[in-house]
Amino acid sequence: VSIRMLRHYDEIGLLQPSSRSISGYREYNDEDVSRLQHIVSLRSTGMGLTDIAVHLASTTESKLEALESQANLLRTNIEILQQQLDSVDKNRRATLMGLTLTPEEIFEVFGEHDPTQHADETFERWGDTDSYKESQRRTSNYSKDDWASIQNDAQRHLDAFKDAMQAALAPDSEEAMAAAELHRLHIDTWFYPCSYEMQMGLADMYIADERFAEFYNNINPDMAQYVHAAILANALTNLD
Amino acid sequence: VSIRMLRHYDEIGLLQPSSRSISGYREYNDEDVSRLQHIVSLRSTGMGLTDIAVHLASTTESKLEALESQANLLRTNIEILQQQLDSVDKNRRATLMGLTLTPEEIFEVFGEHDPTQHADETFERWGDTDSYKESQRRTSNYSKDDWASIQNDAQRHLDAFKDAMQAALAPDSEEAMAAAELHRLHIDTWFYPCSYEMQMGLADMYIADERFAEFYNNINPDMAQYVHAAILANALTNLD
DNA sequence: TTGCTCCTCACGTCACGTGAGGTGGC
DNA sequence: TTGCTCCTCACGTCACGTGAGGTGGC
Repeated sequence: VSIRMLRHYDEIGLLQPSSRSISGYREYNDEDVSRLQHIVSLRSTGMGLTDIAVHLASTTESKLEALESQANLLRTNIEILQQQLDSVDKNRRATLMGLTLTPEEIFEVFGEHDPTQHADETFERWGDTDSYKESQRRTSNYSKDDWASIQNDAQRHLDAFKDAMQAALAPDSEEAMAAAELHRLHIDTWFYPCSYEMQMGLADMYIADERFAEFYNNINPDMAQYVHAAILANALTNLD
Repeated sequence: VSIRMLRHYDEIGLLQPSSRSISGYREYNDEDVSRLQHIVSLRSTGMGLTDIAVHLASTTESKLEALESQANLLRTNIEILQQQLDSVDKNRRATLMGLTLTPEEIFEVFGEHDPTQHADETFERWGDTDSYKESQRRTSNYSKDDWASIQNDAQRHLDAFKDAMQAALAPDSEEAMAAAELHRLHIDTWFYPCSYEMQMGLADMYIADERFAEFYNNINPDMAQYVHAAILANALTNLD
């Protein structure tokens, strides 16, 4: 709020100070100041000065109503900025993951299950590892169709685990171990080289990290534990 | 983002489309668009176009860094708007309560214990009552000094209750009942006519509403119950 | 008395807005 | 062929910025 703005608003009659000192200085009282605040907040939305004048003249608001509409204006602006921030943040996390899809495409492919959600944390924990870098290198070239294939492929080992569980087969049954092998090949094919040792590390994380555990347990009760056991059984058999 | 803006940015060399169609149409690719987004978000902070050009030229940011600084910019703007909203909201609640103090003066007098905090709820619950209207009528004329006196006066009955409790006196002791009478006169003097019936209603609220209970219990353990009992004892004695 | 802050013109500037007249793909 | 959307000048406008020259309280 430069002094030139005040003079300009005075000139065009938008905000004329309620009084002048003997020496001609502009004197603004509380009412003037609150009108100015209203003007400034309307200006920040991009409204022109003439429109503001019309608005302030037409709407015979009480002080309380004026404050309420000001608050609503600010809330709307905050919401708009928040949406912009969400979009930029999603874009940022996608970039961090080496994804070349736009936020819209990500939504199109993954729906609500946004894979960029924990990208910051993933980068913090694994950013320095070769697996992470290799994964980023590969995924940066994947198209929308590739990601759809990946999701289809993932569904195969998830279904296999689920079928084995529902058939009441042990985690070290042939079927469960086959599902574990599908899981390993899925990672190995699409993201980074996945040895049996590496896969056992993942299995540990699936039960240690609540979010992974929840993901599996939402498919089938106790599935996280089952997947963990099946992966270990399969890995130990193959490491012999 | 009007078409004229794009032409203007092209003219001054801030954002020149990476290619033109045969017929001379401006064609913007993804990179151009993200540069435009960056420009728009910098513009919304009030930065001039030449400054933006300098910024974009000097800072040899990667795509990720650009997105990060954009996100930070948005976060800062949201915070500024949030502070403005807080200020307007406080002002609004103060107006609702009939307070003529500015947010700064409110802070000066009451410190962290902001009396406007639950003004919306209070208005919802009591806005139609005569007591509320009378209280609003009176408080709208109170100055900073008046409010300081009110706080001093409140301290008197709070101390009286606390002293009675710490002397292990019963809620129906002469001292506790005197404190209850001070409480009643405090309300009656500063806010609205407070009969014994009215005061018993308040006493009920002090134990029913957790925030009031907590307020008293933070002064002395179980003080809410004690104040409740003392007010009832005093009221029933005086109503005979 | 000496800065310092306000004042009033008044021209300059920045970021576009707005026609005026013309051209190319559906 | 008929709109429709782009194009290029180019002048207009809006919201101030920026001196130029002057005045009044500490």
